[in-house]
Amino acid sequence: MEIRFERERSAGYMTNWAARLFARAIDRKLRGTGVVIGYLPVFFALGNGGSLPQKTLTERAAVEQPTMAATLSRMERDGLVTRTPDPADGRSSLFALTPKAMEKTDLIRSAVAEINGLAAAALAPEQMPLYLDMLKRIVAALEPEA
Amino acid sequence: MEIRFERERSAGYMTNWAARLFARAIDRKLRGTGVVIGYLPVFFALGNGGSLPQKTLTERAAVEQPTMAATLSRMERDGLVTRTPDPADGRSSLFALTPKAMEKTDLIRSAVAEINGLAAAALAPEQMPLYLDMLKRIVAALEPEA
DNA sequence: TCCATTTATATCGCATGCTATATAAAGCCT
DNA sequence: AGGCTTTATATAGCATGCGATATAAATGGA
Repeated sequence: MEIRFERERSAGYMTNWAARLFARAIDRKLRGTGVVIGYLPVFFALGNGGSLPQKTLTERAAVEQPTMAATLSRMERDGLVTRTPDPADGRSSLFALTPKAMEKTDLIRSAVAEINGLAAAALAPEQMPLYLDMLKRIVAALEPEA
Repeated sequence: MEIRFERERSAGYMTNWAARLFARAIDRKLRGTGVVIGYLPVFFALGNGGSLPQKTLTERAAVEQPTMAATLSRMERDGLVTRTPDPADGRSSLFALTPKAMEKTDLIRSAVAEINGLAAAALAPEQMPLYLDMLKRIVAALEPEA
């Protein structure tokens, strides 16, 4: 039960550790821009200028519904998204990035590229696709439906 | 900026996704036992029956100091650890698992083994060491000191 | 010895994520 | 049409994690 033994051999522990470091690195990179890591999936989903219901954003981000609801509330508070009633469905709201948010997309893109680049450089050349494939398999195996 | 494009190619995104699924799977497995995922590093560090200062637990868990302080407070509240003043250093507290906590170590061990096993089964045979090695490299590359 | 610095914890404020549950609109079936 | 079920969102409550800052004890040097 020694941690020195355990942690470097536990896929769950190491994955969590790496994930926190990714998040911290991105957050540091974006500090002062008004963008935080939880906003990124929304930026990626709406960055083409389109408009999507909360439901779709939830699926794209692969988070639970209340998580996305809270994220969108913060983004709305920060003036980054607008919420419009869906004319075709009274239950649903459509979200779009504001011009203020659109101005930040380049910044985000380069921050993400830089940090992912750091990770890629830590692997052997050409190993990143393998890493991503392994993650995809693990995600599929651990998804609640599975 | 399409997410369908982006997310499966972003190491940060996929790592975060897998990490959340690991955490959820463990939490489900341990539901009703009074043990939650944040407690695991403490269980692993103290599961041999020893006693360690908060500082050491923080390092073993690889979290920031306030995070470990909060985790230990919750564990203390739940009757899982005891806090003893360090006789050798008035600033420091020593933590140990309670008997109640010691009874849960087998449960935890098997939950962790099962979920890590699910992940291992999703990879090609013998690929888990490679996965762990990649994570180790990424962690080293993204650690703030680096 | 005394003071400045370092170190170990504590605390505040906040973001991110989850589960459980409530509410309101839409759909469907009789 | 009316009522039951499903679906989209909201809200409450909590855990986990971070950065910034405060406090108290230990340490090291003049």
